[in-house]
Amino acid sequence: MSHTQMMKGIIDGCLLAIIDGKECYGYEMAERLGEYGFDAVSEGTIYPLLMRMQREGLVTSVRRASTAGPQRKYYSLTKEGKQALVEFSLRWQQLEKSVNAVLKKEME
Amino acid sequence: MSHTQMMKGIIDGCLLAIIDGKECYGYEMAERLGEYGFDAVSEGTIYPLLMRMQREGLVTSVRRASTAGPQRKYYSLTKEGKQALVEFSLRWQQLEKSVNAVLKKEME
DNA sequence: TTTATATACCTTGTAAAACAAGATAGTGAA
DNA sequence: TTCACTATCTTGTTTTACAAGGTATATAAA
Repeated sequence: MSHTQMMKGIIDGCLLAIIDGKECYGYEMAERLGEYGFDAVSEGTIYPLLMRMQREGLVTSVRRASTAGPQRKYYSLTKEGKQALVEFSLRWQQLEKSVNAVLKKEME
Repeated sequence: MSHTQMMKGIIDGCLLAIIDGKECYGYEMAERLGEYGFDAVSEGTIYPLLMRMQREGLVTSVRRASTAGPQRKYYSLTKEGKQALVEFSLRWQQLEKSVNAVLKKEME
């Protein structure tokens, strides 16, 4: 029952949500997740995930120069990505409901 | 982004909660999870999980006869199991808060 | 110049978990 | 005897998060 197991299938949906708000690059997404209260999410998690989602057609990317370091790879949602975000949100709400029902009913 | 990935690290905590309420056997736990709104959880998931938790000292088990089939293996929480349940509950609340923050902030 | 720091991306290998699919067995009813 | 329900367990597969490392750019201090 480690912390990282509970993140599986969650991080990708959260990244979609972050990208949906405004185009974003990987390094920044890691920081944003931290601000939202997640434990530091490794770049070894984020980059492969973004590449997978691009392969699946959920996001597109553009490289742009930065004033403070190497080029950034900005991601945006495709129509399929937006749809995937909606589905993630629904699945999350369902999970939330079920887990809270178990915890509430069974813990006293 | 499959459904099953999102269950990782969640099911074990829910089983602890179910066992905490009242001693219970694997086959019944699968049904109970269904009642709480989870998609059918495979027995190939539950039994190895219970064995692992017993190996880790979170639960103990007793075999008892059933009037309607083969013997049942009833599980109860140990002190460590109760502690693990509390920790799971806290981790879940933290995750819930973070994910909802991302979805709320980023989805319009 | 050299060094350090922050930025930014990517790769490899590992561990953990859920599940499909099947095996095994007891019970009771048609 | 055949079927359905109950009940446990095993094997092999797939997916995922991460640790640990590598590469490279920009800025500023030493």
